Amino acid sequence: VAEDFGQRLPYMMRMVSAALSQQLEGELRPFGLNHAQLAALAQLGVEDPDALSGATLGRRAGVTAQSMSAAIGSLLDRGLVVRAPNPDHGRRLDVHITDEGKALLAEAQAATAVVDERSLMALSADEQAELRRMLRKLMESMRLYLPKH
Amino acid sequence: VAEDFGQRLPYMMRMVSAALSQQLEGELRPFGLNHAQLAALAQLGVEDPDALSGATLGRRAGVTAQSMSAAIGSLLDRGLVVRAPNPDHGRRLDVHITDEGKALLAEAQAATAVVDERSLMALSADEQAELRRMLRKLMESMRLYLPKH
DNA sequence: TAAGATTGAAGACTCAATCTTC
DNA sequence: GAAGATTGAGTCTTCAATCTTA
Repeated sequence: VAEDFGQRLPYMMRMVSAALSQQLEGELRPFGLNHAQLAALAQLGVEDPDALSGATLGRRAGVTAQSMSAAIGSLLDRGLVVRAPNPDHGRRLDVHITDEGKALLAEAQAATAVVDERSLMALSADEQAELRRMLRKLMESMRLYLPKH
Repeated sequence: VAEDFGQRLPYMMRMVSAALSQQLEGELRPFGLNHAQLAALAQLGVEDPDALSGATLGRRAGVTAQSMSAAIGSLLDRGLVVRAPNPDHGRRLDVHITDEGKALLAEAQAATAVVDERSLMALSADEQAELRRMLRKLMESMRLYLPKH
Protein backbone atom coordinates (compact mmCIF):
# COMPACT_ATOMS: atom_id res chain seq x y z
CA VAL A 1 0.00 0.00 0.00
CA ALA A 2 2.73 2.43 0.94
CA GLU A 3 4.94 1.23 -1.87
CA ASP A 4 2.89 2.76 -4.65
CA PHE A 5 2.63 6.25 -3.22
CA GLY A 6 4.98 7.59 -5.85
CA GLN A 7 2.81 6.07 -8.60
CA ARG A 8 -0.42 7.70 -7.48
CA LEU A 9 -1.92 10.10 -9.95
CA PRO A 10 -2.52 12.98 -7.49
CA TYR A 11 1.08 12.76 -6.32
CA MET A 12 2.61 12.71 -9.79
CA MET A 13 0.29 15.44 -10.97
CA ARG A 14 1.20 17.60 -8.02
CA MET A 15 4.92 17.15 -8.51
CA VAL A 16 4.75 18.18 -12.17
CA SER A 17 2.24 20.96 -11.63
CA ALA A 18 4.18 22.45 -8.72
CA ALA A 19 7.40 22.47 -10.73
CA LEU A 20 5.67 24.07 -13.72
CA SER A 21 3.95 26.67 -11.53
CA GLN A 22 7.26 27.46 -9.92
CA GLN A 23 8.90 28.15 -13.28
CA LEU A 24 5.88 30.11 -14.39
CA GLU A 25 5.85 32.34 -11.33
CA GLY A 26 9.51 33.02 -11.92
CA GLU A 27 8.80 34.27 -15.43
CA LEU A 28 5.79 36.22 -14.22
CA ARG A 29 7.53 38.00 -11.34
CA PRO A 30 9.06 40.77 -13.47
CA PHE A 31 5.54 41.65 -14.61
CA GLY A 32 4.13 41.72 -11.09
CA LEU A 33 1.56 39.07 -11.96
CA ASN A 34 0.63 35.85 -10.22
CA HIS A 35 -1.31 32.90 -11.64
CA ALA A 36 -4.75 34.26 -10.77
CA GLN A 37 -3.99 37.63 -12.28
CA LEU A 38 -2.57 36.21 -15.51
CA ALA A 39 -5.51 33.85 -15.84
CA ALA A 40 -7.93 36.73 -15.33
CA LEU A 41 -6.24 38.89 -17.96
CA ALA A 42 -6.06 35.98 -20.39
CA GLN A 43 -9.76 35.16 -20.01
CA LEU A 44 -10.74 38.79 -20.37
CA GLY A 45 -8.49 39.14 -23.41
CA VAL A 46 -10.29 36.27 -25.11
CA GLU A 47 -13.76 37.55 -24.28
CA ASP A 48 -13.07 41.20 -25.03
CA PRO A 49 -15.07 43.38 -25.55
CA ASP A 50 -17.39 41.31 -23.35
CA ALA A 51 -16.98 41.32 -19.60
CA LEU A 52 -16.84 38.60 -16.97
CA SER A 53 -17.74 38.64 -13.28
CA GLY A 54 -15.16 38.00 -10.58
CA ALA A 55 -16.87 34.75 -9.66
CA THR A 56 -16.63 33.50 -13.24
CA LEU A 57 -12.99 34.50 -13.49
CA GLY A 58 -12.29 32.61 -10.29
CA ARG A 59 -13.92 29.43 -11.54
CA ARG A 60 -12.00 29.56 -14.80
CA ALA A 61 -8.71 30.18 -13.01
CA GLY A 62 -9.28 27.36 -10.55
CA VAL A 63 -9.25 29.62 -7.51
CA THR A 64 -11.97 30.72 -5.11
CA ALA A 65 -13.95 33.91 -5.49
CA GLN A 66 -12.03 35.31 -2.53
CA SER A 67 -8.67 34.80 -4.18
CA MET A 68 -9.89 36.28 -7.43
CA SER A 69 -11.35 39.24 -5.58
CA ALA A 70 -7.91 40.08 -4.23
CA ALA A 71 -6.30 39.52 -7.62
CA ILE A 72 -8.76 41.85 -9.33
CA GLY A 73 -8.19 44.49 -6.67
CA SER A 74 -4.55 44.66 -7.63
CA LEU A 75 -5.30 44.72 -11.35
CA LEU A 76 -7.75 47.59 -10.77
CA ASP A 77 -5.17 49.61 -8.84
CA ARG A 78 -2.74 49.26 -11.72
CA GLY A 79 -5.27 50.18 -14.40
CA LEU A 80 -5.03 46.81 -16.13
CA VAL A 81 -8.78 46.23 -15.79
CA VAL A 82 -11.81 48.38 -15.08
CA ARG A 83 -15.06 47.42 -13.45
CA ALA A 84 -18.67 48.51 -13.67
CA PRO A 85 -21.93 47.29 -12.12
CA ASN A 86 -23.91 44.94 -14.32
CA PRO A 87 -27.09 46.77 -15.32
CA ASP A 88 -29.23 43.62 -15.00
CA HIS A 89 -27.78 42.24 -11.77
CA GLY A 90 -27.22 44.85 -9.10
CA ARG A 91 -24.60 42.90 -7.19
CA ARG A 92 -22.60 41.64 -10.11
CA LEU A 93 -19.58 43.64 -11.22
CA ASP A 94 -18.45 43.36 -14.83
CA VAL A 95 -14.69 43.30 -15.29
CA HIS A 96 -13.20 44.60 -18.56
CA ILE A 97 -9.60 44.52 -19.71
CA THR A 98 -7.95 47.84 -20.66
CA ASP A 99 -5.45 48.56 -23.44
CA GLU A 100 -2.72 48.61 -20.80
CA GLY A 101 -3.93 45.23 -19.61
CA LYS A 102 -3.82 43.82 -23.12
CA ALA A 103 -0.30 45.11 -23.64
CA LEU A 104 0.96 43.58 -20.42
CA LEU A 105 -0.86 40.33 -21.16
CA ALA A 106 0.90 40.02 -24.51
CA GLU A 107 4.30 40.59 -22.92
CA ALA A 108 3.65 38.16 -20.09
CA GLN A 109 2.40 35.43 -22.40
CA ALA A 110 5.44 35.78 -24.61
CA ALA A 111 7.69 35.43 -21.58
CA THR A 112 5.89 32.39 -20.22
CA ALA A 113 5.86 30.60 -23.56
CA VAL A 114 9.39 29.39 -22.84
CA VAL A 115 8.09 27.32 -19.92
CA ASP A 116 5.71 25.50 -22.22
CA GLU A 117 8.37 24.79 -24.78
CA ARG A 118 10.94 23.67 -22.26
CA SER A 119 8.57 21.37 -20.43
CA LEU A 120 7.08 19.86 -23.56
CA MET A 121 10.41 19.09 -25.19
CA ALA A 122 10.37 15.72 -23.46
CA LEU A 123 7.22 14.69 -25.30
CA SER A 124 6.62 14.08 -28.99
CA ALA A 125 3.85 15.94 -30.81
CA ASP A 126 1.64 12.87 -30.61
CA GLU A 127 2.28 12.49 -26.91
CA GLN A 128 1.51 16.14 -26.27
CA ALA A 129 -1.81 15.81 -28.05
CA GLU A 130 -2.58 12.63 -26.13
CA LEU A 131 -1.69 14.25 -22.81
CA ARG A 132 -3.96 17.21 -23.52
CA ARG A 133 -6.75 14.87 -24.48
CA MET A 134 -6.55 13.01 -21.19
CA LEU A 135 -6.25 16.16 -19.14
CA ARG A 136 -9.38 17.46 -20.86
CA LYS A 137 -11.14 14.22 -19.98
CA LEU A 138 -10.13 14.60 -16.33
CA MET A 139 -11.20 18.24 -16.23
CA GLU A 140 -14.52 17.27 -17.72
CA SER A 141 -15.15 14.47 -15.25
CA MET A 142 -14.29 16.78 -12.35
CA ARG A 143 -16.61 19.44 -13.73
CA LEU A 144 -13.85 22.01 -14.06
CA TYR A 145 -14.10 24.85 -16.50
CA LEU A 146 -13.11 23.65 -19.93
CA PRO A 147 -12.65 26.19 -22.72
CA LYS A 148 -13.73 25.10 -26.16
CA HIS A 149 -10.82 23.97 -28.27
CA VAL B 1 -1.83 33.97 -28.47
CA ALA B 2 -4.36 34.72 -25.78
CA GLU B 3 -6.83 32.28 -27.28
CA ASP B 4 -4.92 29.15 -26.38
CA PHE B 5 -4.39 29.94 -22.73
CA GLY B 6 -6.82 27.23 -21.73
CA GLN B 7 -4.93 24.69 -23.80
CA ARG B 8 -1.55 25.35 -22.23
CA LEU B 9 -0.08 22.43 -20.38
CA PRO B 10 0.81 24.31 -17.16
CA TYR B 11 -2.73 25.66 -16.95
CA MET B 12 -4.47 22.34 -17.50
CA MET B 13 -2.08 20.59 -15.16
CA ARG B 14 -2.70 23.18 -12.47
CA MET B 15 -6.48 22.95 -12.79
CA VAL B 16 -6.48 19.16 -12.41
CA SER B 17 -3.80 19.09 -9.73
CA ALA B 18 -5.48 21.77 -7.64
CA ALA B 19 -8.81 19.95 -7.77
CA LEU B 20 -7.20 16.64 -6.82
CA SER B 21 -5.21 18.24 -3.99
CA GLN B 22 -8.37 19.85 -2.73
CA GLN B 23 -10.15 16.51 -2.54
CA LEU B 24 -7.11 14.92 -0.99
CA GLU B 25 -6.76 17.52 1.74
CA GLY B 26 -10.42 17.00 2.54
CA GLU B 27 -9.85 13.29 3.11
CA LEU B 28 -6.66 14.00 5.04
CA ARG B 29 -8.12 16.59 7.41
CA PRO B 30 -9.65 14.07 9.86
CA PHE B 31 -6.16 12.64 10.32
CA GLY B 32 -4.55 16.01 10.90
CA LEU B 33 -2.18 15.52 7.98
CA ASN B 34 -1.32 17.76 5.06
CA HIS B 35 0.36 16.79 1.81
CA ALA B 36 3.93 17.25 3.06
CA GLN B 37 3.25 15.20 6.17
CA LEU B 38 1.58 12.33 4.30
CA ALA B 39 4.37 12.28 1.74
CA ALA B 40 6.96 12.17 4.51
CA LEU B 41 5.25 9.27 6.29
CA ALA B 42 4.78 7.40 3.02
CA GLN B 43 8.43 7.73 2.05
CA LEU B 44 9.59 6.71 5.51
CA GLY B 45 7.21 3.77 5.46
CA VAL B 46 8.75 2.50 2.25
CA GLU B 47 12.33 2.96 3.45
CA ASP B 48 11.78 1.59 6.96
CA PRO B 49 13.88 0.63 8.87
CA ASP B 50 16.21 3.04 7.07
CA ALA B 51 16.00 6.75 7.76
CA LEU B 52 15.85 9.82 5.53
CA SER B 53 16.95 13.39 6.13
CA GLY B 54 14.48 16.28 6.13
CA ALA B 55 16.06 17.69 2.98
CA THR B 56 15.56 14.39 1.15
CA LEU B 57 11.97 14.14 2.32
CA GLY B 58 11.34 17.65 1.05
CA ARG B 59 12.74 16.90 -2.39
CA ARG B 60 10.65 13.76 -2.69
CA ALA B 61 7.51 15.54 -1.57
CA GLY B 62 8.03 18.42 -3.96
CA VAL B 63 8.27 21.05 -1.22
CA THR B 64 11.15 23.12 0.12
CA ALA B 65 13.29 22.08 3.05
CA GLN B 66 11.61 24.83 5.07
CA SER B 67 8.14 23.40 4.50
CA MET B 68 9.30 19.91 5.32
CA SER B 69 11.03 21.16 8.45
CA ALA B 70 7.73 22.49 9.74
CA ALA B 71 5.89 19.33 8.71
CA ILE B 72 8.39 17.13 10.54
CA GLY B 73 8.12 19.29 13.65
CA SER B 74 4.43 18.49 13.87
CA LEU B 75 4.99 14.78 13.24
CA LEU B 76 7.61 14.74 16.01
CA ASP B 77 5.26 16.38 18.50
CA ARG B 78 2.67 13.73 17.79
CA GLY B 79 5.09 10.82 18.08
CA LEU B 80 4.58 9.73 14.48
CA VAL B 81 8.30 9.99 13.74
CA VAL B 82 11.48 10.18 15.80
CA ARG B 83 14.75 11.80 14.94
CA ALA B 84 18.42 11.27 15.75
CA PRO B 85 21.67 12.86 14.60
CA ASN B 86 23.40 11.01 11.81
CA PRO B 87 26.62 9.60 13.21
CA ASP B 88 28.57 10.35 10.03
CA HIS B 89 27.22 13.84 9.36
CA GLY B 90 26.98 16.04 12.38
CA ARG B 91 24.38 18.38 10.97
CA ARG B 92 22.15 15.79 9.35
CA LEU B 93 19.16 14.48 11.31
CA ASP B 94 17.85 11.03 10.49
CA VAL B 95 14.06 10.74 10.58
CA HIS B 96 12.47 7.38 11.39
CA ILE B 97 8.80 6.41 11.33
CA THR B 98 7.28 4.96 14.52
CA ASP B 99 4.67 2.21 14.89
CA GLU B 100 2.10 4.92 15.58
CA GLY B 101 3.19 6.63 12.38
CA LYS B 102 2.80 3.44 10.38
CA ALA B 103 -0.66 2.85 11.79
CA LEU B 104 -1.83 6.37 10.91
CA LEU B 105 -0.22 6.12 7.49
CA ALA B 106 -2.19 2.97 6.71
CA GLU B 107 -5.46 4.59 7.76
CA ALA B 108 -4.77 7.78 5.82
CA GLN B 109 -3.80 5.93 2.66
CA ALA B 110 -6.94 3.84 2.78
CA ALA B 111 -9.02 6.99 3.11
CA THR B 112 -7.33 8.78 0.24
CA ALA B 113 -7.59 5.83 -2.11
CA VAL B 114 -11.13 6.91 -2.96
CA VAL B 115 -9.77 10.07 -4.55
CA ASP B 116 -7.64 8.03 -6.91
CA GLU B 117 -10.48 5.76 -7.88
CA ARG B 118 -12.96 8.57 -8.36
CA SER B 119 -10.62 10.67 -10.47
CA LEU B 120 -9.39 7.79 -12.59
CA MET B 121 -12.85 6.49 -13.43
CA ALA B 122 -12.89 8.79 -16.44
CA LEU B 123 -9.90 6.99 -17.96
CA SER B 124 -9.54 3.44 -19.23
CA ALA B 125 -6.80 1.20 -17.87
CA ASP B 126 -4.73 1.83 -20.99
CA GLU B 127 -5.19 5.55 -20.69
CA GLN B 128 -4.18 5.51 -17.04
CA ALA B 129 -0.99 3.66 -17.88
CA GLU B 130 -0.27 6.05 -20.71
CA LEU B 131 -0.89 9.08 -18.49
CA ARG B 132 1.48 7.75 -15.85
CA ARG B 133 4.08 7.06 -18.48
CA MET B 134 3.96 10.64 -19.74
CA LEU B 135 3.98 12.13 -16.26
CA ARG B 136 7.05 10.04 -15.47
CA LYS B 137 8.68 11.39 -18.62
CA LEU B 138 7.94 14.95 -17.57
CA MET B 139 9.19 14.36 -14.02
CA GLU B 140 12.37 12.90 -15.43
CA SER B 141 12.99 15.78 -17.81
CA MET B 142 12.42 18.27 -14.99
CA ARG B 143 14.79 16.32 -12.75
CA LEU B 144 12.15 15.71 -10.11
CA TYR B 145 12.40 12.78 -7.74
CA LEU B 146 11.14 9.67 -9.43
CA PRO B 147 10.70 6.49 -7.38
CA LYS B 148 11.54 3.27 -9.11
CA HIS B 149 8.47 1.56 -10.46
C1' DT C 1 32.29 25.08 -1.33
C1' DA C 2 28.46 22.40 -0.56
C1' DA C 3 24.68 20.36 2.02
C1' DG C 4 21.42 20.29 5.86
C1' DA C 5 18.45 22.57 9.49
C1' DT C 6 16.03 26.40 10.96
C1' DT C 7 13.99 31.08 11.64
C1' DG C 8 11.49 35.28 10.06
C1' DA C 9 8.88 37.71 6.49
C1' DA C 10 5.81 37.65 2.76
C1' DG C 11 2.67 35.70 -0.69
C1' DA C 12 -1.25 32.87 -2.11
C1' DC C 13 -4.77 30.21 -0.96
C1' DT C 14 -8.91 28.29 1.54
C1' DC C 15 -12.66 28.28 5.07
C1' DA C 16 -16.16 30.72 7.40
C1' DA C 17 -19.09 34.40 7.69
C1' DT C 18 -21.55 38.58 6.22
C1' DC C 19 -23.96 41.55 3.10
C1' DT C 20 -26.53 42.48 -1.11
C1' DT C 21 -29.43 41.49 -4.87
C1' DC C 22 -32.41 38.64 -7.74
C1' DG D 1 -33.04 30.17 -1.44
C1' DA D 2 -29.24 31.13 -4.91
C1' DA D 3 -25.48 33.85 -6.68
C1' DG D 4 -21.96 37.44 -6.29
C1' DA D 5 -18.61 40.39 -3.58
C1' DT D 6 -15.93 41.01 0.29
C1' DT D 7 -13.63 40.73 4.92
C1' DG D 8 -11.09 38.23 8.63
C1' DA D 9 -8.68 34.21 10.33
C1' DG D 10 -5.83 30.48 9.57
C1' DT D 11 -2.86 27.34 6.75
C1' DC D 12 0.59 26.17 3.45
C1' DT D 13 4.04 27.64 0.81
C1' DT D 14 8.22 30.04 -0.89
C1' DC D 15 12.13 33.52 -0.49
C1' DA D 16 15.91 35.22 2.06
C1' DA D 17 19.10 34.71 5.50
C1' DT D 18 21.75 32.40 9.17
C1' DC D 19 24.22 28.73 11.40
C1' DT D 20 26.62 24.30 11.37
C1' DT D 21 29.37 20.73 9.57
C1' DA D 22 31.88 17.88 6.17
